Amino acid sequence: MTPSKERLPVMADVARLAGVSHQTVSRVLNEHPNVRAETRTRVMDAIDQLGYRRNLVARALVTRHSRTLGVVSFDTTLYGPASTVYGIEQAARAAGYFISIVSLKSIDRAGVRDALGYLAEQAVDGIVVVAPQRSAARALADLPAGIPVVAVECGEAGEVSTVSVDQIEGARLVVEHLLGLGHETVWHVSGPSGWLEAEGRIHGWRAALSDAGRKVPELLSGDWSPRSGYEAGRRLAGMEDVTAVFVANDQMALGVLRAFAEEGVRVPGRISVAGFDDIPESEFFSPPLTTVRQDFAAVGRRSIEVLLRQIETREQRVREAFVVPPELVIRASTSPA
Amino acid sequence: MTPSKERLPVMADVARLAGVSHQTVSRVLNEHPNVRAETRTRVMDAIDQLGYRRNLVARALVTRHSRTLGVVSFDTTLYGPASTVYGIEQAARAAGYFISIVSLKSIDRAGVRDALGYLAEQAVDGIVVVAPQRSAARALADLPAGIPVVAVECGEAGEVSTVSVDQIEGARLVVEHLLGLGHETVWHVSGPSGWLEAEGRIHGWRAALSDAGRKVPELLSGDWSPRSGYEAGRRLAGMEDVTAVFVANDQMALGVLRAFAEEGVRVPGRISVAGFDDIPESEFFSPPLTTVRQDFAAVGRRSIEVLLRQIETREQRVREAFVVPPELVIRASTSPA
DNA sequence: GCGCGAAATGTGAGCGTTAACAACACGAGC
DNA sequence: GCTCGTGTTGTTAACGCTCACATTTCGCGC
Repeated sequence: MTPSKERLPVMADVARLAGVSHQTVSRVLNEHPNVRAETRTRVMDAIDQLGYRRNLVARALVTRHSRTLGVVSFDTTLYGPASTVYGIEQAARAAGYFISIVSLKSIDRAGVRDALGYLAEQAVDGIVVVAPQRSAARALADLPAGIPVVAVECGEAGEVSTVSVDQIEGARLVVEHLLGLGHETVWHVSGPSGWLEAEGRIHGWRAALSDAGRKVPELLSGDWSPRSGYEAGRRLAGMEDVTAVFVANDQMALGVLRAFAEEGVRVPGRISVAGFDDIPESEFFSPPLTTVRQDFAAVGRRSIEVLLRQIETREQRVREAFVVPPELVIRASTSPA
Repeated sequence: MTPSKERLPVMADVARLAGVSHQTVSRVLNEHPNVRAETRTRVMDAIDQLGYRRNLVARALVTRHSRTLGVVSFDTTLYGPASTVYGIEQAARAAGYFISIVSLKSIDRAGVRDALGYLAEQAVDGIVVVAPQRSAARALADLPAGIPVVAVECGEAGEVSTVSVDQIEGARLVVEHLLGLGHETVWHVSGPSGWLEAEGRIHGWRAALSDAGRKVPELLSGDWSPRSGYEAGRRLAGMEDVTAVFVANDQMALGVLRAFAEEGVRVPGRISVAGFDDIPESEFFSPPLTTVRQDFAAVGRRSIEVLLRQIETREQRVREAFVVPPELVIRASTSPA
């Protein structure tokens, strides 16, 4: 269409072709009401003819809004972060915002600070930090000035608004389900220390057991990976009195199931197993896994909602704390004691 | 540090405080060699003192480079796309570029065109399209002018450079492995039609069987989901002469395994099963899954490499086609006939 | 026909940065 | 002393857009 050698057409080119001023072109593009219908179509025709696209960079410079939000995340290969980021992206785009992503390999204070710094230079209108680690939460201490921030899955993150799934409640649901089935107590394979989600689930597990007056067994812990679940499973298989295990995520639960299968431990016959996350695979594990579903789309929507409110009202650093409720999904891996 | 009420400091503020011109500040920031050491430190001090951050929007306007790359992707919740995007993001950041993501719910021509349009307005320096569907590949016909594009997993995508994993070769590896174990032929549960990866794998499967002079059994097909694999598995379990199945991805393979378990079909005793993708879970399926590993990080690196070369040489629309080799991972789900 | 308010359009400035060029200081070489 | 080149710094003009305001056009009542 346009000869690709020359520079791209700008508003002035459109204006010239349509026989109007650049300002009128701007008005057409921004759907300003006071433009004659005939003028509008003339401008639109010129735009089509030239293949003109407006330059949002120039616009951002003058309006001081880039309509871009920054997202800082950690390993978006994992199901949880990936789903959360996806939810955020969908919600942002629905609201007319772009997403600029920085995903960190490891979450240390310096990494988060740098990421926030980059995004600040990019002049994003706001930032969502998805960083479920304690170290990241701490890194939110030194925020770039003047940019609204919302933290997702960040627990008690200092001075910023937060949105998160109620981990404690999720864990409690699982434990109560298992106790309700008549199990004496429930063992737990937790996530790695330093992760707020891991800690929340441990906390909920402990609380639910204590509330029911049951003894709290020794804690096993993994690193979210199936392998670490497998290792925990080997240990649990060797123990006499284990009848129910709550595993902190579905991937580790898979490892536990694998270990039990190898050791000839029937699930749920001898040991009931429950997970957390409800990844798409869980329903087809052997046996299908009882687990806790987190509504990542809702988390994404809420974060954007909170962030946009902060941006639009220009009230920075309002501390809101949204909690999204989890949901227990009961399948075949849990049964009466 | 900075009073958050007033507007953020700009270069001129730094210049005034340091007693130099704004241009000198710019030179310091851009590491221009001809600046006296003492001047440099004075400027740096002023920058620290004011908490100044440069505004990349203004810079992009004048340099006409935003150092931002656009990524168009489809459902980044799936392991494949998520890993690819992650690889792209890492590679881009290592090269000093930002990533602006648009992830589409469904890939139709209009969706892709709009996404490309948005990114063009954003003035990204280049675009990576991760869109393994035929419809998306076709949508690449109407590209915005003047922006280098590279297509990932897009098969024969018209006029743009492509980077992809060799699906045909991957399928061939699996089939040859199974034939090598003495199986008479290999059944296939494919991905949904319209997906280039699905088609590549079907093609490789057919070719490998034909080359070996074996009969090509009826094709079963699914939609990548564990459930569709489960349904295919039910059908396969009822057939007499099936001894080996190549499933087009690991998630569906999980469904197949589940169906076989329910039907009492021993794996690999009666039927050998192989997948594709090597998701982190596969190693812990029951039994651990033989599958094909795709090096997504390499795909990401290569795409960025190709794209940056196009950007830097300003040669648009050079057709390079990079193919990343897949790797067979043999586990316990396949055994001699 | 005239005046007036509202609608439609145009004009100029400025957003914060870099590029291009001008200007200046300084020491070497004649 | 003067020229010249080199290194360092300053000045001015873009980049492509929107904002605030100025100006023109139009419809309508008297």
